[in-house]
Amino acid sequence: MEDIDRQIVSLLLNDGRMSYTDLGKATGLSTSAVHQRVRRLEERGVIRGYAAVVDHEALGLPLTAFISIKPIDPSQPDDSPDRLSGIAEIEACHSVAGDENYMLKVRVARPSALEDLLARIRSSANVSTRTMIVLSTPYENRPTIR
Amino acid sequence: MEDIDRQIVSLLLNDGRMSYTDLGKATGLSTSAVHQRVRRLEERGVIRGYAAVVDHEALGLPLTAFISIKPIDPSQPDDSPDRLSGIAEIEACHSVAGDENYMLKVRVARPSALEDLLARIRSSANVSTRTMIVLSTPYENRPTIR
DNA sequence: GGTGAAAGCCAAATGCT
DNA sequence: AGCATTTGGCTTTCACC
Repeated sequence: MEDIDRQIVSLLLNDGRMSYTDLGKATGLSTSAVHQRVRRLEERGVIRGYAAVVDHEALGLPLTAFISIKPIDPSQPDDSPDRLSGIAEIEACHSVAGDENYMLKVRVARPSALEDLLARIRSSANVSTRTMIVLSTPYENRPTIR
Repeated sequence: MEDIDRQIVSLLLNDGRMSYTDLGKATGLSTSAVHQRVRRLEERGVIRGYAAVVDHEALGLPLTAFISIKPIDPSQPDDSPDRLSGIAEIEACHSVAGDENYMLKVRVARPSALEDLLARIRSSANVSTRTMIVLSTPYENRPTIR
């Protein structure tokens, strides 16, 4: 991928609503050239979409936690992601190498909601859980591009 | 926060570039009413901004890992987030409860870049590290709103 | 791939309810 | 708080390079 595409992606990571006009000014291209490049980046799947960045505390979900899970019966086929995908509190599910199989990131309103969530996770995926409660978040979703 | 604000936030989580006109159609409000609400949500910090959602593989950073860290000398003041904030590979830093102090999420190009990154993290923050390498990501950044 | 112009559409501000 | 209106800017397309 070209350097100018990286620049466009970087700018859109910082401001997903930046106009093509401003992207053009920042990159030294014409509005239509930038537009075309962004469209291609979207078509190729480099840019998957755009999302608002929200304050989860303000939305009533102040409690974040990481939950790593491990099947209780490792001989069974592991379809945990499918089994857990219906649980709205789970923001992310990563398959990981190591002692545990998956790392989940969840957001809930209260400790009691976390307790309830853990019970649902354990029963629907037949897994044991290990939970790390997030106390504060110095930074998150920083644009990782170089 | 009102229900209609939640609806707006939810729509913008799924498409951060949605126009005020379309937000108005979706919520049953006029364009200007939606615009006003979005502006207030931004002012109150409920909406922190907007960002492109990118495919990190396509950007040349296919390797994701979670690194939990613990100070080697717990008697020293713990300013790990500050010390690590200059490291571009670190996408997120969460202070967590439990055996370790912080949970980092990092993205790199290659295993050797992870090795290099771990060395930099250990030396700049004087911490021990525990790394969970992400094998695949069934889902990530799902809109956590209800 | 890039440019520039033309069209329609949208954002942003204002004033009214 | 919401709506209608307006102006200026932006998006989008297209013909051309």
